Amino acid sequence: MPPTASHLDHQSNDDSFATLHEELLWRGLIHVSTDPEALAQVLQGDPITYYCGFDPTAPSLHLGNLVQLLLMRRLQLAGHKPLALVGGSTGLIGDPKPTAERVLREPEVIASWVDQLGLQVSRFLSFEGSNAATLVNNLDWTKDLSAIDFLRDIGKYYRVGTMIKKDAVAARLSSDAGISYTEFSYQILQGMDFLRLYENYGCVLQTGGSDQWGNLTSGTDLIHKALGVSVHAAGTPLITNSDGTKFGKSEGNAIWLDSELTSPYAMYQFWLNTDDRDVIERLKIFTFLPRQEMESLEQAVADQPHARLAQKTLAFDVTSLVHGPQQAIAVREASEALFGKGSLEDLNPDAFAQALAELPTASLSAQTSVAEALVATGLCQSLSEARRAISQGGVSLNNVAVAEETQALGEARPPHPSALLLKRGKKTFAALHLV
RNA sequence: GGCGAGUUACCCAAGCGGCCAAAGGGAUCUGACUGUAACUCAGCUGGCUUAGCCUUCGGGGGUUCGAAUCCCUCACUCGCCA
Repeated sequence: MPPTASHLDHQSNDDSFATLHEELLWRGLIHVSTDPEALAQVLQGDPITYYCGFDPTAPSLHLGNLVQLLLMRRLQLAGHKPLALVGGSTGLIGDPKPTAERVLREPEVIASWVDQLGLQVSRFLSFEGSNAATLVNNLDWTKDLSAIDFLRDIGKYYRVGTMIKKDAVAARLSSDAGISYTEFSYQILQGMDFLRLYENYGCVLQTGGSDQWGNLTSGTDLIHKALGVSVHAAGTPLITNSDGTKFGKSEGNAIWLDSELTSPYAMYQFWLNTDDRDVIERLKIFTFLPRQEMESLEQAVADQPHARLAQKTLAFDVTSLVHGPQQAIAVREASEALFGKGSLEDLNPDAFAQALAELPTASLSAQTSVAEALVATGLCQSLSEARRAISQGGVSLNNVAVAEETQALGEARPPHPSALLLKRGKKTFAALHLV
């Protein structure tokens, strides 16, 4: 992971907006809020403390979480104080997914994920200055709580009628999957988090995805009932792709912030392939570019769509944000080398080697068949799939189409002493080293 | 607690004793076109030592020459009644 402090320094909100709230609306970061006018006023006033939670459902955060992190960062840049919560307890329960009950993970696994998410979250917020971020874990105020105390002190504020009307619960109740009492209770736990953070830190705002709206309002409602105080909640919009596919997935896999799970190269490619129709919206949410620059990029998309200036800017900026500028430069150059028009022989050997270094790699003998190499590099799941890909004409070695699935790697002449470029389709690559 | 319905490949969904590795649709993937696009068209999509063989239709057991299909049982889901 690259150092954080330096790239946080370059971030700022756009002072061409009269208020932060206005900028957030323009960027499309606020889809719903408890009381828009009151929220705008609070954000404009003295620094407040706000929070956003991240549940450990995986060993890494993904792009959906990045939206939340960036909203948090923008609020922090405006002087407000962030509480980044990792869900050590809520992660043990699991919030209701619309389709199916979650599989419970071992507590030790959750605990290790909590640690990892905490590290990731920390990279996007500043932990210095008067409004330094604080990392909190909801397990701290739930692990010693007894079921009886929970039911008496918190449960009494919750009406079942209200609880079953929440979208997440209602969807599950009307589905084949049904819902367990465990997941049904999730909203109470999250509501309690907000209450504790209000009591202990004076936290008056919770942000999150609008799919979490029911859970966000669970907290504001609880605080209102228990203490008679009005606090705020704001939900970011669900990000959708114009072509109808799910945002944040590539070939069905989530784009993770951890470079072990999603390589910087894969992340750069993901953003580079953003649809023209979506790219400006993405820039607004995922970059700190000012409005003026955004407008000129919008013009560039309209005038010269094939140049994809907006996509390139987006890909570089977000990769840089997540993996650091050096990585971003490296993967940008690799991308340009691999997708360049010229033949591989014309490529600068250093540039070629650099590019290959960004790709999935396998070291194989010269006798290995191309089909086996496809499997070894992960380009294909099975030999059958590899053979299919070859017979469909979708595989090439050093940009020469492979006709025979049994062809050995040694038959290709490498432009570089010991490395080969294996392609599946037009844009899925791997590097092969002959041993 | 009682009764009824259901559990099929990535998703939805047919099939109800052999012609089923399993219709159809969606989605992914590949090819043509292109901007590493979109749209459109075409093809592929369980695995393997690939003219063949192996494993799959919630789990286990059984009937049968033969089961996704019939029987028993367990698990889970939904609905109605209490």
